[in-house]
Amino acid sequence: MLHVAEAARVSVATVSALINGTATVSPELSQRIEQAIRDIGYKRNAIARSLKMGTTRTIGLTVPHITNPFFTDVVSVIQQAFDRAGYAVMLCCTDEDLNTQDDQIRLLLDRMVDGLIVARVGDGAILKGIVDDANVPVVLLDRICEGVDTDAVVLDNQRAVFDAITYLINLGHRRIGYITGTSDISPMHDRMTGYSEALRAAGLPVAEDLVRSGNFHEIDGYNATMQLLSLHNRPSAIFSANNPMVIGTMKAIRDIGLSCPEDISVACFDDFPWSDVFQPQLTTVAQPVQAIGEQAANLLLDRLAGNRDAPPRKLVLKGRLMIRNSCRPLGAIAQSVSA
Amino acid sequence: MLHVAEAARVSVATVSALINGTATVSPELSQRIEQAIRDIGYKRNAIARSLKMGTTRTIGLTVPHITNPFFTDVVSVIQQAFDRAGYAVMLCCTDEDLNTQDDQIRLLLDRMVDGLIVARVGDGAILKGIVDDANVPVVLLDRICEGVDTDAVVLDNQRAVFDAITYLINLGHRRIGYITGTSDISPMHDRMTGYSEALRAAGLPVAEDLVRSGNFHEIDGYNATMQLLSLHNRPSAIFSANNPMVIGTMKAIRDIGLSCPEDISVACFDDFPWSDVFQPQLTTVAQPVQAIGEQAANLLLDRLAGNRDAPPRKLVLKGRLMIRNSCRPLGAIAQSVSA
DNA sequence: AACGCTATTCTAAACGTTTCGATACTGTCA
DNA sequence: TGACAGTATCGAAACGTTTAGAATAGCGTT
Repeated sequence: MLHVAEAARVSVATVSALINGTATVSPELSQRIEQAIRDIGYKRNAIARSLKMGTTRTIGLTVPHITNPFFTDVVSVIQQAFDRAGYAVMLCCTDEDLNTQDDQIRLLLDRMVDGLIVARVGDGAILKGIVDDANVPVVLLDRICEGVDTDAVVLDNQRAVFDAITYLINLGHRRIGYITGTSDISPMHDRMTGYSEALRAAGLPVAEDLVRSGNFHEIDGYNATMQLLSLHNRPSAIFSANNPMVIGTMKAIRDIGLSCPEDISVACFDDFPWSDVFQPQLTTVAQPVQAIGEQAANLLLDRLAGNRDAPPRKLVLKGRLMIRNSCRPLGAIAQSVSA
Repeated sequence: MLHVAEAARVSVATVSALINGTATVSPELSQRIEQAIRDIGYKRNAIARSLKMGTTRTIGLTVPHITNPFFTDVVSVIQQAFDRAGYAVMLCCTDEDLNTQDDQIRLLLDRMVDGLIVARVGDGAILKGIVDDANVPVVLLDRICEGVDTDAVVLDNQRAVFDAITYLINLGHRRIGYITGTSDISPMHDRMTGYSEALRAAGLPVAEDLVRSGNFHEIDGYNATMQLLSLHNRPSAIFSANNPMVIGTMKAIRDIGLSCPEDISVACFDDFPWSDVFQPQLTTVAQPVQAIGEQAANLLLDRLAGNRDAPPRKLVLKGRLMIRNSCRPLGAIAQSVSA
C-alpha cells in the first residue's frame, strides 16, 4: 500500500480510504490511485488487516472424521454457506481424539478465528475451559456438551432411534442387537436411550449381551457384529448407531456366511446417497444434513453479525426413518425357513 | 505479551526470546516470565507473528467437491499430514466452477497461505496467472494443467481406463457405453483416451453415440445412462469415468427396469469402501488415495521446508482394477437369454 | 585498577494495515 | 472582508509480534 501511495503521490491513509470507501476521495486522486493499484498489481494484505481490525473473516470447523458421509455432507454445506458470506473455513479432523481436538482448537484460536463450529469429542470439560477463555462465538454441532452453554444444533437422537427400533419390533423382532459408539458423547447416549425406551415401551427386556460398543470405525462394527452373531441365541436384527460401522456389520454378516435380510435384518443411523440402489437397500435414519449445516452456519453468522448477547439457542431437528428392504418381517423369515 | 513483560518486569524482547528459544534467558527471569504467562493466561497471537514473519503456517486446499468420496479421502489424508507438521488447512470447494475457484484462490493468497494444493477446475490460464504472481509453492492434485509448471501428483488415468475397458472387451463386450465428465480437465481427457485406445487396440470402432458427458453429479450420470439405454442398439456395458455419476447410472438402470449385471454390466472409476458388500459389487478402478494425499502433502511440505528451486516434480501413480461382480461375461448372458 | 570478553537484557524499528485528529482548501454568508 | 462550515487530504499512532544492534553487568586477566 505504501508503494501505491507513493506512485499515486498520496498518503496511505487516502489509499485506504478509497479501497474501503470509508471517506470520500476526489475523482482525480481516485483515478491516480486506481491506476497505481493496477500498475503495481497491489493486493491488500489480509493478515495486516486482521491484526489491526481484530477480525480474520475466518472460522474454524472441527469434526471427528471427514470420511464419515454425515460429516462430509455437513462440512460441505457449512463450507458453502461461509464461502457465500465471504468467510474462509479452517478445517480440522480430530479423529475422535481428545488431545488432538484440544490442540486443534487452540491452534484455531491462536490464529484468531472469528468463530468456531465444533462437533466435539470426549467430555466437555476442557472444551468448556477453552470456549470460556476464548472470546469467540461457538456453535456445537451434532453433539452437545453438558455445562457448555452455547448455540447448538443437534438431532432428536432419542426419538429417531426409538422410531427405528419400534419399527423393528413391529416387524416381529424381539432380540435386536445394538451397536453403539463410545458413550461419552451425547448422540450415542441419547440413541442408546431411544433403544432401551423402545424396548421398554414394547414390554421387552434390555438384554446386555445384545449391546456392543466400538470406536466409530468400520472395523469396530465388524468386530461387534461378529460377537453378536456368535451369540448362543443370536439377534434377528441389528441396529448400528453409526454409519461407517454398518459397513463392518455387513462384512461380518457376509464373512460368517449369512445374508441380509434373509437371515438377519439390519438398520442403521445416517443415510447413504446410494442406499436405494444397491442390495440390500439399507433401512436408515436419515439426518437432515442440509438443514443441520445451514442452521449451524446461520447461528454462527448471526453471532458474527454482532448478535453476541442473545441467550444460547439450541436447535433440535428431526430424523427421518427411510424404510427399505434390509429388514424383514419375522413371520416371513419363519415361513421361508419352515418351507 | 506486553502485559506479560510488565508483570515479569522485563522487556518484551526477553519474553519473545524465552518463548521462541532464540536467545538464552537467565533461569531467574525465565521463571518470572513463565509465572506471568500462567497468571495472565497469555497466548501468542499468531496473526501478529505471521505479519512480522511473513509466514502463516497455513496452507490452502481447493477441491471441486468434498462429497465425492475420492476427494473426501484425499482431503482427509492431506489434513492429517499437515496437522502433524503443525500447519492449519483452509479448505475450499469450488463446485467445479471456474469463477468460484478463482475467487477462492485469491482469498487464500490474500490471507498469506504458505502454500496451495489445488485440484483445479477448468482451463489453467487464470490459475497460471495467479500462481505465477503469488510467490507460494503450488501442488496440483489429480488434475494437471498445461503450461502451469509446478509440482503435481496424478494418476495414470489413461492406462487405468485402458485396463478396465480391455477387461470388459475380454469378457466379450463390444458396445461399451462411456460416461465422462467435462473434458476440459486432464483426467477426463486421459481417461477418454484410455477408452478409445482400448477399443482401437481390440480392433473395435469408437462409436460416438456410446459416449456421453455430464457435469460430475449423480443426476448427470442418470441422464447420460437414460440416453444410452434408450439407444436403438444399446450397449451391453457402461463405464462411468467418475464415481458420483455411477450412482446415477445404477438408478437409471433400476428405473428403466433392467438389472445389473444380468442385463447390463457396469464399471466405474474410483472405489467405494462398501463396494464389496452391497450388490451388485461394483467393479472399479481404485485410486491409491492414501498415497496420493501423502505424496501431495510431502511435495508441498518439502517446498515449505525451503527446497524452493528444485525443478517441478510430477508424480504419476497407478490405479488398480478391482474386479467384482458387476460385469458379466457376454457369453453367459447370451446363454441365459437363449435358455 | 583498567581492560576485554561473554552472557544477558533492553531499545527501537520494522511488518502492512486502519483510523483519529489535525490541517488545508473552497465557497458562503453576514 | 472575515468568520464559518464543509470537504478533502494527511500525519502519526496503534494492532502484537520479531530481531538487529546497543547497552549493561559480571568476571577473569594482566
